[in-house]
Amino acid sequence: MKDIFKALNDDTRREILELLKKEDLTAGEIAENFSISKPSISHHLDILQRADLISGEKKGQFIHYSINTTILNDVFTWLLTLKK
Amino acid sequence: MKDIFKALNDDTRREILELLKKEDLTAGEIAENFSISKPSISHHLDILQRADLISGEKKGQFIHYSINTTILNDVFTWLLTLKK
DNA sequence: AAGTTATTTAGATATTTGCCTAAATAACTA
DNA sequence: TAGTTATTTAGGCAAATATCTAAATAACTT
Repeated sequence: MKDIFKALNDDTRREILELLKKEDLTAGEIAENFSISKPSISHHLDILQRADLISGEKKGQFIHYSINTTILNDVFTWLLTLKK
Repeated sequence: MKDIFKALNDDTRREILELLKKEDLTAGEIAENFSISKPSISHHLDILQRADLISGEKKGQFIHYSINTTILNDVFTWLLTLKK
């Protein structure tokens, strides 16, 4: 839960999730959408992956990333407990 | 949205929300539940309040805090868009 | 008015975070 | 095998964050 909230607490990472919602993308394609360096994007992808919000699969020299919405259920559940 | 995720990205603040879910509490009562200083708790309460996740009402020398779950709908909505 | 209690504000410090450039790794291509 | 492309890892720096103690504010009590 800690990792998920950490991952979600960043504009760039939330945007990455929105991009991956539409379609799977490679690390490079994701980076093209931002004005920050590729290593920085790589770092954000790592944080999202640690939180299990995305997963990457290596295909040749590319890594294809896709969103994993299942883990969001944990967030929903936690938030719902607050709503009593 | 930014402020909400920031507010939720901290163990202490999430615990404060869980405490306030059960009942309204004063700043001092909230602080009793943690081993960190009162000024630190006061700071966390400020962040939660800025995110509109809680609200405080002064009653004499006490400030009674209560949770505001309405704002959580924004989070739900955002998370749902990710689920397609 | 003086003292006590509840809470916040201010200022300092250590840790974490996000970004960068440079270097490393891995896979493709000629 | 040498060169190119895709991506990550490493190292460093500045800004943000969480914490603390001390001081300030506000309300109650005697």
